Amino acid sequence: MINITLPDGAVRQYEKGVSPLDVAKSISEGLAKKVLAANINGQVCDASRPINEDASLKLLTWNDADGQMTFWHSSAHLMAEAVESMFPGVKFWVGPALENPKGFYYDMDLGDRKMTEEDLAALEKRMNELAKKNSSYVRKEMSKDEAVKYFSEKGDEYKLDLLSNLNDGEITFYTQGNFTDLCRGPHIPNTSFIKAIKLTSIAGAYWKGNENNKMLTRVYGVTYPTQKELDEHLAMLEEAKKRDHRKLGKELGIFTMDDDVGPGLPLWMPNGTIIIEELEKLAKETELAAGYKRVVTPHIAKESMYLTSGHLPYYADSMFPPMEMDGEKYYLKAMNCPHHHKIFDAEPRSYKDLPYRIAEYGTCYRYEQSGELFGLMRVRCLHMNDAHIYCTKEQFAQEFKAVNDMYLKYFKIFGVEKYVMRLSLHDPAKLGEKYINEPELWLETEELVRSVLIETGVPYVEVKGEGAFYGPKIDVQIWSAIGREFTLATNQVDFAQGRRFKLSFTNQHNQPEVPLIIHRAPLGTHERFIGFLLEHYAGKFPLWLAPVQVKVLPISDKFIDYARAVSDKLKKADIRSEVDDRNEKIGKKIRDTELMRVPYMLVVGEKEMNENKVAVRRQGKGDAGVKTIDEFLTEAVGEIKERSSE
RNA sequence: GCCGUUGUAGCUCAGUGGUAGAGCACUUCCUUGGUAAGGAAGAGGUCAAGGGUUCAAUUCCCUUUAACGGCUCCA
Repeated sequence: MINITLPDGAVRQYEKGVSPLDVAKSISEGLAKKVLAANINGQVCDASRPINEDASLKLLTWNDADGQMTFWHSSAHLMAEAVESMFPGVKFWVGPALENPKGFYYDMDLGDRKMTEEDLAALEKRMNELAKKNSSYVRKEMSKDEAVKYFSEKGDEYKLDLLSNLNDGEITFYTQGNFTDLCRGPHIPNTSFIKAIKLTSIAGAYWKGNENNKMLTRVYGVTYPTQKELDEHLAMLEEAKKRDHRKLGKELGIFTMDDDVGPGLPLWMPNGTIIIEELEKLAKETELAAGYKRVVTPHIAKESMYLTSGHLPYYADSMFPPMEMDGEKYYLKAMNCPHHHKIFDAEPRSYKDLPYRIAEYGTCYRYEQSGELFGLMRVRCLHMNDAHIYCTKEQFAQEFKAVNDMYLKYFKIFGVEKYVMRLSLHDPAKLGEKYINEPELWLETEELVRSVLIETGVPYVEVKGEGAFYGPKIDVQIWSAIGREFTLATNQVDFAQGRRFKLSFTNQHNQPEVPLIIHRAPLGTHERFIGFLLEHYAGKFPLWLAPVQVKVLPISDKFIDYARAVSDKLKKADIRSEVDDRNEKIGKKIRDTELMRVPYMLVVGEKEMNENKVAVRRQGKGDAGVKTIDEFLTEAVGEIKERSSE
């Protein structure tokens, strides 16, 4: 007999070789019907896997993330079976489950054949038929020789490639119905669990994610144990589309794109410009308080500067091509750093001048590949909340920490709760290629940054091969309300450019010394940050950011003059106010103003005019009662000043 | 850049081998209405651009371009 410990701490005794499914049955038949997989001693396995010694066991159902992942991975195999029946001879690469977006995909090589969107419907139908066959997922171990022989005969170079990284004892096959695949598992007991299927899209994907490799066909899908859950999932995706910053940006008059201007070059409309200006105001206040000085630099510079900085060899492809003038090549700047370094270098510096912090909302141009452009999130003209801090090694930790604190302050203002700081390190294998060839300096600065992160106690992860070419960086990963993850901001250490630009300050011993440089951009770029805010707030900007803060809605023409008087009074207090003087009924005016996400509506008619009052309505919350103009004004001014998020 | 899809009025979208339609928005008129759509009339389109097939192309074919879903890349 062996002891099985369940998550609640209960210990039950079973015969050796008992499976998690047996354990479930011994608890209740109902539970057994829901078990998708099991977690044995921390390892996710098939529910049919025999347990031969004392173990802790958690039965995994649809309510467990691991249960869902197993379900989706098994769905990928089901899809592969359907694909193989419709495209005989297809070769498969890998088919993992996905957490975000939910579901799974399978990469495959269809040879000369092509799969189209129409095939997806047929595939879904086939999958449904196959699922109903109630085929078990059967695990089989195989020796490496045997497996290599099997796939050599099949001529499957993809599976042979996978096998080359595996050893005897690690090789298992899974079969369900007519489909067999090399797979680590685990899988759900059988296909009948899969009741609702949606193949969402078809796309190309480079083999092993390398653009020099062949492009495989990738099919994405998602499955659920019930149709209801699938429908809910699809409805949620529809909801997410409504929050898409591209849709909201158009509806709210934030930005526009134009074919004649060019791809990736957003035009900021008046409403978007107000948000830009409010953000800059916030940045300027914050940076002034933190001891930064502001500078302004040109949008172009000569080639020689980018040779000095070392950017050209690394960046040339993502810079707009140079323009020639008087025998000189000029580039549009893709980053502000070199210009700022020149400002540092313009005057002799003493250690007494450090840290020297200069900031600018710098306009940069990057020739992003056409396929990478994405709304405001990836553009070719961007306005960066940039600053550079020149400091001594001794000052570094404190400066770096101060920058981190600034991030946290901003997150609080904007209500960003989900974020991770990603410590991006160099990849020793790519020194001299993607990274400046200074192995010791890399390790030294990486350790400096790591220790600051540990000291501040912010959540962070380390990732190799994501550093800037001149030093390690912290990328701030955030998630928009619709689950889109992206790098919002970056905070980088630079040990290379100081020397390249021959920057120096005179230290206490009257010796020249090269400063360390911190690059930072807590608010990222206007483009990406406003794109994020649109989705984050679903267009319902807090009062201080709202393009139109107050709309005064006269009940009829007779009250337009009063409405204008109210609006003028608000404007004098720097409140962005407008009057809806259209010949429309109040219901229509309210509806339109609600849809434009104007935070406050002031309804004025006979009663209000006679009493010098306004009937306040808060966007999304309805009637907020009648107030005197001054009462409302005081409250609104306070809310704006606080940058309150409500 | 690569794979795939799409491009019709300001917006959302129908439609057709014989030079186009709806709803909303817009303009004018009627209406002066109290918390999410009052009524009528009108105006608005080189059907993304270029080329080809055809008596005839917005429709079929090719190229280009842009957007979208991914891959790669990135703030």
